[in-house]
Amino acid sequence: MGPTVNWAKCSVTKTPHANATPTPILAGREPEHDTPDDRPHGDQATARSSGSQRAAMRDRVEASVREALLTGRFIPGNPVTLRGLAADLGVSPMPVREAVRALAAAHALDMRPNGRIRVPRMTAQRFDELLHARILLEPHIATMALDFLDKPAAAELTQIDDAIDESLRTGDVEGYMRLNHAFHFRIYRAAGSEVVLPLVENVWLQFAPFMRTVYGRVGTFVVEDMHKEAIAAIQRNDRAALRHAIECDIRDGMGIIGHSVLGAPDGAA
Amino acid sequence: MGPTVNWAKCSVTKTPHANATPTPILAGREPEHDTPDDRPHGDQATARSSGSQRAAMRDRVEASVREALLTGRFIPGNPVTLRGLAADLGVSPMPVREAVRALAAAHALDMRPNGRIRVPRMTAQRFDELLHARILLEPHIATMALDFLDKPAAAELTQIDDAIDESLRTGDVEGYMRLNHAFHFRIYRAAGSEVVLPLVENVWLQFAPFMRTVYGRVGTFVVEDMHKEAIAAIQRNDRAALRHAIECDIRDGMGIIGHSVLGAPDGAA
DNA sequence: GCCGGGCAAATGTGATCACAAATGGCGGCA
DNA sequence: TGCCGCCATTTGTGATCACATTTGCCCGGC
Repeated sequence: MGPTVNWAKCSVTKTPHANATPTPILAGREPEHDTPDDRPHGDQATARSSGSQRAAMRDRVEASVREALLTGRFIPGNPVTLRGLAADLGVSPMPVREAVRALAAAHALDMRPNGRIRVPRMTAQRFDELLHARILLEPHIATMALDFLDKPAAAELTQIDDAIDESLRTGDVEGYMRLNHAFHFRIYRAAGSEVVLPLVENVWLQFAPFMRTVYGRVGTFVVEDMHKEAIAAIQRNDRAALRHAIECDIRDGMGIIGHSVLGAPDGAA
Repeated sequence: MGPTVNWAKCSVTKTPHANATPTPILAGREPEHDTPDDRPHGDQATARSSGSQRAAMRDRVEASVREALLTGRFIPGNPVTLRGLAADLGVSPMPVREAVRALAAAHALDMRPNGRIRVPRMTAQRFDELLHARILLEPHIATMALDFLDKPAAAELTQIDDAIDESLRTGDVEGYMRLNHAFHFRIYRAAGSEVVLPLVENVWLQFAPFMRTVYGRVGTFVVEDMHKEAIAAIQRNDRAALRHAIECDIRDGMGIIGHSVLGAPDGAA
């Protein structure tokens, strides 16, 4: 697929290079469109390409940034600029401003007192809290979802988990992050929750960039998840087992790795 | 104090009337400023009155809307318009747009598919979920906070609770809502949490408008809180008692009233 | 009297401009 | 050679404009 944006260092300079990052941010878009002058004043018709409904562009921008955060394409501590993001996405800074504002409200981005925006850094205390919040929320919503998870759902989860194993074998960190998110939220979404699910999403948006840096440092081969136990619990319709599997998955996946890194003298990363 | 804005029905029409709502939204502001033409093009210096730092106006707007939501000055189902809010607050629609966007990201406001914005309606399912989320999060953060709550804090809480009793006696619903929020968050804020506290804030932003309508319908004299038990638990440094008091306060305060109203045939309000 | 079409007003959205603050680099001075 | 102050650039923010869509209302026809 075509060249695209390196989100890890993106938006700090308007680098015109097309580097090795393989994943397009905005589906079906031509990223290296170096003629922004073809949008003279009010020509948002070019941007509203797929003829969808209202507010498509802003939501596309927000979805792109959310996915970039969840897959770890934003590095904690890196600056994020409205104009840079807008240039990368081929839109004016306006929809980016709103999307960033929405993410910042969820503490997924950090609007610093000097006005600049950056990907939040992780601290030991914040990591502890995120861990506790996950343990509080996710076993709860998983048990809520159990009633709606049937055999086809379990098959879907098995399929995702196989892909996770594959991405772990090949060392595809970004793919692992996306698939791990897909696995958990395939379960959680089944709960049909309008309240708890967004809370869980917020927590994920906050810890995902940090987890990516952890995986980049220690590698993905250390990942030991409880996905197969969770699938088995779903197949047996075993509430306690599912709750236990989710909680252990969170503890094993985040707890040891996170603390080992945050305990290092280089501290917040 | 001066005339101000009726947030309950605000922004649906640019009503120039100064009605009976007693609370100013933006402290130290002249609400009925009918000459917006004194801000010709880029004169944001007049708005940046108190000479504070960057992004003051947008944060003031968001804080105003948040407080209005928490005290129930927004009625569920009512429309909210950018231009209306902007006119009420004396600013251009731009900072309102961002503030509303941030609140909408937290599901505190509802951006409907047709583009319009309104205060979210309550449903039985959503109420159940909000109740569960509160019971999940608030006892947790309260016990986290217990270590930081000393005798002066307990005295502060007693003072707030006395004011709550007073507002219940006089039937001041808005004052009760504000004081009840102050009571709970005086406890929760002590936990020093950067993650769970915003989650709790989000949940409160979602259920507060509905609770206001409940109180407006059934009156505040039915309120039976567990504040005194919570204060006693803090004074005895009794974790289990504090956790139990908070959970019962949530259940008693929301559960019965909410379900009785939502169970009524008029349904979602 | 009721319903439907059509027009005016309202509303959110994206783009662009102007501006203040902050950043970063460059040169001069000790 | 090292440090400090100044200036160009960057960056977020608010305002305003243009526009698509939707809403609401009025009027004419049945």
